[in-house]
Amino acid sequence: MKFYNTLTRNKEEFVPRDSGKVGIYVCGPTVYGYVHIGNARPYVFFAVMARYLRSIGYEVNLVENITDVDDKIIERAGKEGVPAEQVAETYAQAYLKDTDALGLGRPDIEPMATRHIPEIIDLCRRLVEAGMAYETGGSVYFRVGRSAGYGKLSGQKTDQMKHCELAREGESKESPLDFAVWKGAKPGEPSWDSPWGPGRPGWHIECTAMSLKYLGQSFDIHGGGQDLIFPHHENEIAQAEAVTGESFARYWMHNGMITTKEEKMSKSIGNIFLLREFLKKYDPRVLILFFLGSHYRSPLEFSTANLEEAASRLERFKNCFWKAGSLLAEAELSAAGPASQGEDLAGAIERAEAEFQAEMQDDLNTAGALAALFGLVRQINEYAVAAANTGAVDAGLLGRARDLLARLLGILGIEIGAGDYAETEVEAELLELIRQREEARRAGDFTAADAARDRVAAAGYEIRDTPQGPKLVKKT
RNA sequence: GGCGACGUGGCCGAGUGGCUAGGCAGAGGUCUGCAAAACCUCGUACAGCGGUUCGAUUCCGCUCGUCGCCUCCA
Repeated sequence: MKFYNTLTRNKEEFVPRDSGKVGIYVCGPTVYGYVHIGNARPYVFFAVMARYLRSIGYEVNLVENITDVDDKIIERAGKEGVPAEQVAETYAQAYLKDTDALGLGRPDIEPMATRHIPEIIDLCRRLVEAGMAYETGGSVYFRVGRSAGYGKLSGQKTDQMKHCELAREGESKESPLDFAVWKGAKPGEPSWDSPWGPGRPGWHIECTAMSLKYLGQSFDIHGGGQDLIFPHHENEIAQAEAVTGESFARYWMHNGMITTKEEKMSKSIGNIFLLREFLKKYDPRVLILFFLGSHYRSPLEFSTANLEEAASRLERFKNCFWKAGSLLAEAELSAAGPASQGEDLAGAIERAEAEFQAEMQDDLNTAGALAALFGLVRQINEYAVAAANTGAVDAGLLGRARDLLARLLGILGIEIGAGDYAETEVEAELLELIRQREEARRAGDFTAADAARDRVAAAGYEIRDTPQGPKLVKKT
């Protein structure tokens, strides 16, 4: 299995530190606002990655932090006139609620910065003791100049950086490149006692402290959005390697940005689209399919057209399950299916599994994996046509095909179930309408038949006439 | 100024030194009272210019264009 490693800028064979186990740390959101689509991408991608790794037998420990103390949170609190802690609490809860709705489960550990202050202070202290950081004015700064290999992740050279020329006000750093690991508290800000007086963690230190705590040194995979490569991840590496002397994370994986009108979606630009708003209009699986339809490292344009396409893809999967399900429900188990189509379907089952695996093993190429699944969908549909024509179904074979599709889609986080077509337990009123429509059709009164169909449609169901009679499908 | 990514048919989007991506939309057909779903058929795409090669969309160089990072950002 190969992953693209930002550190080496190459696809590399993945070898876990501990055989059979994978430790992943992902930088989650800073909770000063509702989760937007851009935030959702790494959440979804790494959740799918963990699912896939588990499906092939790895024991996965997925750690995804929530940053609950930060300049932006304090800023927001000031604007709203509420304590910073309350802002963090409110949006952390909202983050959990909104992402829960995607149905991908939770990461194994979701550590919060404010619950790890002792670890953070300890890390700062070790940096100071090692001469890699220094206190000034109640804050502690990392000495970038002493960090060997600084810039190895981002390719940045310190002497070429723009902000070399920028001096921030109110800081007394030795070098403009130095960054805070501990920020001295200003009045009204959340703070904790430390050897350097009251203060709070710098932006990068929490991730170093928490990843080392939960995953140990030289853990497997560190991920996040591409916009975190510099300075966040670069600084995490500098801090960790300054105290451990060992490599921090061995594989760095970064997802591409979500754009709108070809511009990055970000809170500072203000062109964000909230996950909760999305979920009011779309099935959560539409978002997953939207993300998975392109490679995780590519930028992805958030547009109505692209979402509609993802929605159509979901419909195609659902229709396939519906067709296979109806056929299986009526099939006589002993019946033999159409021979030549059966061979095709048997072949398609093997091919889909093999292609799916090959694509996922190649840097988690979910777009290719989906293509493999659509290949199986087509074969199932073809088989359904042949079965309808001949009246014979090999239920075992068709069942295997459907179950494989369900299993592989499930790995990708797409579950399709009875709730999607609800053929049973339909309200009596609807059944009566269908009966009336059938009666009207037999009588040749198509105006009345269509009127009945319209009423069924108004109730949220679509009628599909099949050789076995009319069927109901839930509309989305 | 520095670092990096990318430019594929109407659209989205994989991928490859010579062999079908896939999806969406569209056209025609099958089925249907009409639909819906599904199936069948249909599109000689790889920014431009050079180079390497028997052969390049795929490798190399240049040009043009787009985007991201270098400041908070997933």
